[in-house]
Amino acid sequence: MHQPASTIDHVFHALGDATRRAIVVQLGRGPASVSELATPLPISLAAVVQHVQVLEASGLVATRKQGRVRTCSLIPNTLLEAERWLAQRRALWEGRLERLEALMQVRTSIDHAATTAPVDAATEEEPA
Amino acid sequence: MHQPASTIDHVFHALGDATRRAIVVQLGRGPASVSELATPLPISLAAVVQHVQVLEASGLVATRKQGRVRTCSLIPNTLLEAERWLAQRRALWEGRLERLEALMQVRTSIDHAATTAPVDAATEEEPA
DNA sequence: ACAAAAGTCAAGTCGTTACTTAACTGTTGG
DNA sequence: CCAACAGTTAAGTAACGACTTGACTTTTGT
Repeated sequence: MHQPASTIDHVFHALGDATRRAIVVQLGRGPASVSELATPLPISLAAVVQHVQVLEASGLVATRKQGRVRTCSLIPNTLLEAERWLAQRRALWEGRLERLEALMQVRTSIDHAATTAPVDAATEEEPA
Repeated sequence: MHQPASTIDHVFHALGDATRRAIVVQLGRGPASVSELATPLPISLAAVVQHVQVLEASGLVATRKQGRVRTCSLIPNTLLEAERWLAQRRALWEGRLERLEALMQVRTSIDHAATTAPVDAATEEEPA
């Protein structure tokens, strides 16, 4: 699994780098030129340009060039997509938990009633 | 910026790999052993073990070993932390947008009233 | 017109990381 | 007891990714 695939792949790969996240943080405060982004960073301008390219390819930032200055800004919707990806995994897992806890409730309240009874909901092998 | 720093750094770095995300997806459906995680993947068991170690170090998954089988499960709270990081960037940005739009409203409704008036809110240099 | 500013592009270096194979440790069913 | 199972560890390889330097282009202020 060494090749990039979906958009979400690009997004998370882009966010996987600390410098790029620093750039995202900065852009959260508002649009900025490449040089402005570079100023607080301990790397060369050229390196920042490369990071911006990665961020742009991932759909996390948009850039527009006017004259000699390229202005970068966040695309919040892509942030949202990443959020949703995470939220979905979490929701699935927490859904499972809830079902398990519900099952525990039933088990402990009925308890001795039916030890061999088919309490088979939500353990393994979901239908789809 | 080549060294890992905060927890969030570990988390996003872990999520930056497609194979690891596939594992997270799988674990979203419920706990699984290392072998179970490995089955659908086109890589060796040893490689999967390494990925699991990265995920565990990042705080995204917890593992427990019973007998010879190590069972892995998601830690939803870490997912939530990552979600919040993204949500915060987005909120900041969208807050800016709202303020800008509000400003536009004012500008276009008042319009010619005071071209030289100090409408200086939310443009540059936030206090803290 | 010219120099500085703001990027861009192309190589090339170097550390990191994903992966493999192979040898090894514990565990479990028969 | 022993064979298969589940995983672990170590060492090595190959590719990737972050970064640098240097040469070049375009724009802008004076």
